[in-house]
Amino acid sequence: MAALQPVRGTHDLLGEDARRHAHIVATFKSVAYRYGFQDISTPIFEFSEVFHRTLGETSDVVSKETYTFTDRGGESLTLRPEMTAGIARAFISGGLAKDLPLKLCGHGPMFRYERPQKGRMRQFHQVDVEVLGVPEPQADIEVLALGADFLAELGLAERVELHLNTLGDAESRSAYRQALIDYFSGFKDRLSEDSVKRLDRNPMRILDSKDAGDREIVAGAPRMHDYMNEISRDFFARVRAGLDALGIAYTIDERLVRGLDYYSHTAWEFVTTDLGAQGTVLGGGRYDGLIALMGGPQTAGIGFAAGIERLAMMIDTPPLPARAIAVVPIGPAAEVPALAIAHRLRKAGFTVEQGYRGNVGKRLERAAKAGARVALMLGDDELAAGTVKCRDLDTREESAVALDALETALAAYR
RNA sequence: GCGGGUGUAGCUCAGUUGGUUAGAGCGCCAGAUUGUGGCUCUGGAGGUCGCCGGUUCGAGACCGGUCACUCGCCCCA
Repeated sequence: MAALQPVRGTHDLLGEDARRHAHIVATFKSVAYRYGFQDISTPIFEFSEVFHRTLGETSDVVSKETYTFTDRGGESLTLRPEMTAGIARAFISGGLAKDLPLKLCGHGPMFRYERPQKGRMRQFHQVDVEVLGVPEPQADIEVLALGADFLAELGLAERVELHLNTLGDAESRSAYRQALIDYFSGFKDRLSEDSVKRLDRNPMRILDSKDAGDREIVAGAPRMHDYMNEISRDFFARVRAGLDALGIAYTIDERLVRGLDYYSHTAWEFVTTDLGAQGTVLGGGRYDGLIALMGGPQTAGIGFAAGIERLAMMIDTPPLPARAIAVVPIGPAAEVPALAIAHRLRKAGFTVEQGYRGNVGKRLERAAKAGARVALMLGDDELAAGTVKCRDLDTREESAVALDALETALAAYR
C-alpha cells in the first residue's frame, strides 16, 4: 500500500494508543513512588557483552533475538532486550554499592528480533523495577505487592492471576537441574525435538512444554521442591507468609521457570487468558548472582518488568485530557487580541485551543470536535466593549465576560 | 526460524462463472449559512485493486513468487 512502512514489528503511537501507554506509565510511576522507588534511565544500547554475559549465551534472547551491530568505531553494540542488565551495569560503573539499598524504577523501549504476533513486537515497551542490596524476602514481598497494586490500579485485578514459584538458591537449582537431566535422558527417544534440544540447554524448560507427549513424561518428572535445601525452603516460606499477610492471592506453579540464566529463588508471572498466546503481562524474579557475575561486588537483586503493549490491550479507555477552552476570533481585527488571550490563559494554567482558520462556524465545529468545553468569541463588538462572548459548547448558552475578569469567570474550567 | 489465514479509498467492507468508465457507508474538504458547531441537503477530493511476473482477446478476480499484516509454534513483557 503505502510506499513507506514502519520497520516490521514496530509501530507508531498516536491518539488513544498513545494515551493508553502514557496512562500505564503514569500509573506505574505513581505506584512506584509510593513504594519509595526513584527513577532511573539507562541507555537503550550497551556494549554487547553486557547482555551476552549476563543473559547467558544459551538463552534464546541472546542466541537469536538481539539486535547487535558494529558502530563506526568497530565496537559491538546491542539494543537492550530488557532493562535489568543495563541497570546492573550502571550500578557497577557508577560505583553505587555505597548507596544500598537502591530501589529503582524505569520504563522505555526494548528490542527483540522475533516474529511479531499479537502482544509481541520487535520494539516494545516495558516498565521495570529493581531492588538492589536487599537479600531478605521482605524485598520479594514488597516488589510483588507493588506489581499487584500496579495492576489493580489499572483495573486489571480480576483479569490477572499471580503464578509463583521458587528456583531455589544456586545449590538447589543445580541439584534439581541434574536430577532433571538424569530423568529426561531416559526418555530421549520419546521427547519432542524441541525438548531434546532443551535437555542440554535448559532442561527446566521441558517442564512447561506444550507438546502432549512431553507432558506425559513431565508428569513423572522429579519435583523442584524435593531438591530444595533448607535455606531455599525457608526463604520461599517467608515470601509466601508475607503475601498471605498482605492478602495477595497466588497459585504455586512448579512449572514456572525463567528463560534468563541469572534468576534464583522467587520467580513469578502475572498471567491472563485474554491475550492469546502471550499470557504473561508482568514477570519478575530474584537475581542475587547477577552483579557479581558481571564483575561487581556480590549484591542481591530482585525486580520485575511488565509489557506496556500487553497492558494497553487490556485496560479500559483512559480518561481524556482536560477539556480545552477554544478561542475564536471573528474578523481580522480580532486575530491578534485572540492570540493574546490564548497566551494569557495558558500562562494562567488553562488548557487553550485555537482554530487557526475558517469562518466562525468552522472554528466552532473544530472546537467542538476537539472536545472543547467553552468557546471565547471576540469580534469588533466585543473589542469595542472590552469583553469576550463565552459560549458553552454543550448547552449553547452565551454570556458576555469582561476581559479583566476572564480568569475568575473561567475558574471552573481550569 | 517454522506452519495457517488475510491484503480493494483515511476506516469498515461490497465487487456475480474472468468482460469494457472499480462501488457503498463512515470520515475528510467546500457550499447552502461572508458573527455561531453537533441535524439536514448538495457538491468535491481521495484508488498504480500490496508489489513483481505468468495464463488469457481480456485479470481486482485464476496461477507462481515476493512483501506486509495477522494467528499459532519456539521464546518471552
